[in-house]
Amino acid sequence: MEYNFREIEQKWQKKWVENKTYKTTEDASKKKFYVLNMFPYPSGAGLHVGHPLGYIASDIYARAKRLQGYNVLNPMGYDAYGLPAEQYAIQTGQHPEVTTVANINRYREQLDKIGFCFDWDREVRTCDPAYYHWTQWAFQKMFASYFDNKLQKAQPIEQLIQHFEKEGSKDIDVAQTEDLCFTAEEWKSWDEKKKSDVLMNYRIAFMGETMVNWCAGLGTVLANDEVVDGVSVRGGYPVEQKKMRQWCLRVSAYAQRLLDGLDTIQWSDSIKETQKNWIGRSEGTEVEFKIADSDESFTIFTTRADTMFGVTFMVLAPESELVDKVTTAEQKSAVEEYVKYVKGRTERERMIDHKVTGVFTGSYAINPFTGEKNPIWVSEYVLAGYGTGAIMAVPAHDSRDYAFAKHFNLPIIPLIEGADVSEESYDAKEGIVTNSPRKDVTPYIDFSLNGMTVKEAIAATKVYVKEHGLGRVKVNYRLRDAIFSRQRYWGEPFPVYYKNGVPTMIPEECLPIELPEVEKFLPTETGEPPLGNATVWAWDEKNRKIVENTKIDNKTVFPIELYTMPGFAGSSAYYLRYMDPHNDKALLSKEAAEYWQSVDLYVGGTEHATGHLIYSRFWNKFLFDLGVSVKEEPFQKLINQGMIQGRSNFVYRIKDTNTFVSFDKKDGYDVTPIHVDVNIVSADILDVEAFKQWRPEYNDAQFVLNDEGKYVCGWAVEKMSKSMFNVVNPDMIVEKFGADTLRLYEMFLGPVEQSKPWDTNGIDGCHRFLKKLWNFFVKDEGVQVSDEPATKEERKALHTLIKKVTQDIEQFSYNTSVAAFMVCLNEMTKIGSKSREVKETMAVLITPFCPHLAEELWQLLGHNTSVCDAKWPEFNDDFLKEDSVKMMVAFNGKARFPMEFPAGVSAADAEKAALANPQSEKWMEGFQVVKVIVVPGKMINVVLKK
RNA sequence: GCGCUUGUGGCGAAAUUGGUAGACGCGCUAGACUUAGGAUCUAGUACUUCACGGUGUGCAGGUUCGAGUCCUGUCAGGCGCACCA
Repeated sequence: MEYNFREIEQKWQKKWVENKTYKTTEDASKKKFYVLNMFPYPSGAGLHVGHPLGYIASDIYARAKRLQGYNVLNPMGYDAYGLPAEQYAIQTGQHPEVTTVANINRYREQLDKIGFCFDWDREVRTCDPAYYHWTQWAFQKMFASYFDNKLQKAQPIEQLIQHFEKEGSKDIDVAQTEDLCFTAEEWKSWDEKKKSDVLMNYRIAFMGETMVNWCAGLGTVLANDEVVDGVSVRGGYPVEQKKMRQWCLRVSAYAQRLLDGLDTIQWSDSIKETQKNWIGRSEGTEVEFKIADSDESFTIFTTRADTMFGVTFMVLAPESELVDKVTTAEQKSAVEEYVKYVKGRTERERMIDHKVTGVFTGSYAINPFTGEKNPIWVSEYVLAGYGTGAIMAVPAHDSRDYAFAKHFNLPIIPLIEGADVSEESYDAKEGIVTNSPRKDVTPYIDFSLNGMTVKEAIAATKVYVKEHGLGRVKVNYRLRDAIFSRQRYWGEPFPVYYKNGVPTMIPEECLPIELPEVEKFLPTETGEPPLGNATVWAWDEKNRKIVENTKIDNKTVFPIELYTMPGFAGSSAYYLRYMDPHNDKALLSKEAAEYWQSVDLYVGGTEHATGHLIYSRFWNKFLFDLGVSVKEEPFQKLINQGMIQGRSNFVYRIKDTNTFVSFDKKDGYDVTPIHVDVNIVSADILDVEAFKQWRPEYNDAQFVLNDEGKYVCGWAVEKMSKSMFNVVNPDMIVEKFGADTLRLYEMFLGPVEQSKPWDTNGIDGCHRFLKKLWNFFVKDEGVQVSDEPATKEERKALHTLIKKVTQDIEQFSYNTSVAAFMVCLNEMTKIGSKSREVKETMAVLITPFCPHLAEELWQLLGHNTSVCDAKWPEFNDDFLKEDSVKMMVAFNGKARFPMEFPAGVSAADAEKAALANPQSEKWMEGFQVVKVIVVPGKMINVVLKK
């Protein structure tokens, strides 16, 4: 019997569906294990061979855990909302839902061919109302919450309202957009609109007037992680800063918890570091500076409180509200002109060239330590969005201040012993402080930092600032609130209507609010978002339902929000929904949450490090505060699979001809390299006839072949993409070699976490291995098996394999597992093993990797249950013990020859025997033995001296 | 500039965590069986040397009886952050 993988794979895929082999239920008698892949966005291009890499790795893990007796949850779904479907809709008029569903079906078809153990009964789609019901619900909960800084926890907004009614904004320590001050009387005197505006300052989901990344090309705002180098990640359109009213999530409130949580989870250092950078915690001091000849003052933030005595000027961000207050009449026009200039510069321009620009405001600030008057400048190098938007400049110890001081000829005062600041600033936070204070400026101050290290000086200054009421210790974060609305159609609608300008939540019982139909997916003629095209999009408050826009009277029928939610809304809590996907009463039941807890193993790419993986951690922490999620961190262990790059092939056309020259003959010709479809190239040899058929313009192509009469192509590693013609489709590989070979080969390619180019050429080795494995089990007449127990030799090979594979699966080191299988099979074939013990064990061990083949073999061995329900073999160390032990005899660390000893030989005996060995004499000639080191089972090292 | 990470044959990569470097696969070489081979099997394959041997894990040092592995410095590639005070 031949290894007929097509038949075997089809047969078992069908059986798995019929028998619901992978259906998962909450089973309290078993320990749970939750494996999850980042769900895909179903793009129109379908899956390429790189996509399943992570799915295969996690599938292997999931299957192994199941064999080890765990109740494994391994679900799959689709991140179905997204820009490409909408862009496509705009171009073609095709409803995004239609294309999305078509893409999903194609994905499913491709996934099914690879033999995953997904429980498809639990599939979720973010665009399904039954799913986004709970996205809308979570948003409403965030709207109804504020963040208590003391408790570090979300609280119902009613509590805060009660506080306002009693004491106004006094004594609150909460996450807020700005520091508002009002009394209880003031609060009570305000109308609904004003109260609503004030509460927005505190809500976790709030509407705020903020600087947003406006992308005119896409007609929408974007989150920070959707913008790279001043252009949009999707489409690469320029992005500008614009002030707009938008829905936001107060992610920044959770900054400290997001940071602390990183210590409790098993993620790679690099991704933790990326998140730490993104959160950007910096501990510093806020110091208040009074403005000379004025009652006004302003606060600056600094991490270098030790440099208070070296301040020679102050700088405000051009966008700062202080600029107007501070500017004197004489400087007014100059400042205005400068602010105008800065506004005209795009984010991208500011990012690329760090020009030294700025203007003097005419005012001075008084250094609270020295009483010195320092000029206040305005410059674009100070950012409005970080700290207080104002800084104290210490040119001697900050390179940016230094550049500014040099440019505008401002004084530079060094504060660290031995620091030479004639050419550049001394930024390092080390050294001994001097000039603090300078006796010529402040002869009487009772405070000195001189002689301290920088670190001591920072600490001392903090104490001084606090005691003298000059400021306070402050922690700043770079992490900004997430802008949560998009001016797009294809996204979750907000369950919000506007009651006389006040954003009001549609009652929870009326959710979900379904995405309305529109004629056109573009913004309306009046510039409103696409939902403005919907004709049935108004909220009837009395009848609690959506009605036609024409009925809007702003008494009982009100307009509904036209914005939709961004892509990350639906992906931020989907892992919870898998635990209880059909629940229509809640996001998930208490029981499901208690049973499944959180994702034990999460597999996905690093590209989500600052997007999805921050948002979902935030979202989960919020739900944890509500008591919905039972674990503070959603993903306990994270594995980042590498990217599979494409290996492109090139043909070389001689310029101005239709003649193509082989790679090894191309020197001497003036050629243009042209990408050629890798699917008509095999081992870099072009299929010339297929090439002629590939495109009409190549029908009559001529070729300069090499000496062997072949056309050799050039190659390069590039991103796998359609335009490079280097996309390798998994379906084709499955068709040619089978899913089990594909699975095995993807793992064999190298460590899961490493990026590597796809190379179909190596796949033969894995395919051969499976054929050999098949032949080992099945000879012409049928399965060869004897019920005699395995021999000592067989057990040794077998248990070496069990040990290796069991370890490797925990460590995601699948490439070495495959190698171990190959070695073991060779051994067994050599022995000619027929033992049932050997064959059954090997069938179970290969199950996670090649489930179809394993099922078939299991059946051939006479079982009528699925191999998925078999038991993972127990490793027994006794079988690995040897009668004799081999040790290398080394001289001065250099190994020379092996020696065999009886097992358990003593170090002294081994040493004696080694020295007495005739072979040793040659190496010891002319030397003296200094000492002998015996490493049991490994090495006997003889240290020699002349 | 700061942070993380990776450097091992012609290629993808291993190395029990400090103990025979290059497992396993691809490729290549030779042979066998074949009408044929892009099928299968067998043997070989880091470099160098006729050989004994010598040299080899980006580079330069160090610790150690012994270093791919640990330490210091340095170079190169990849990723992240970046006028963050």
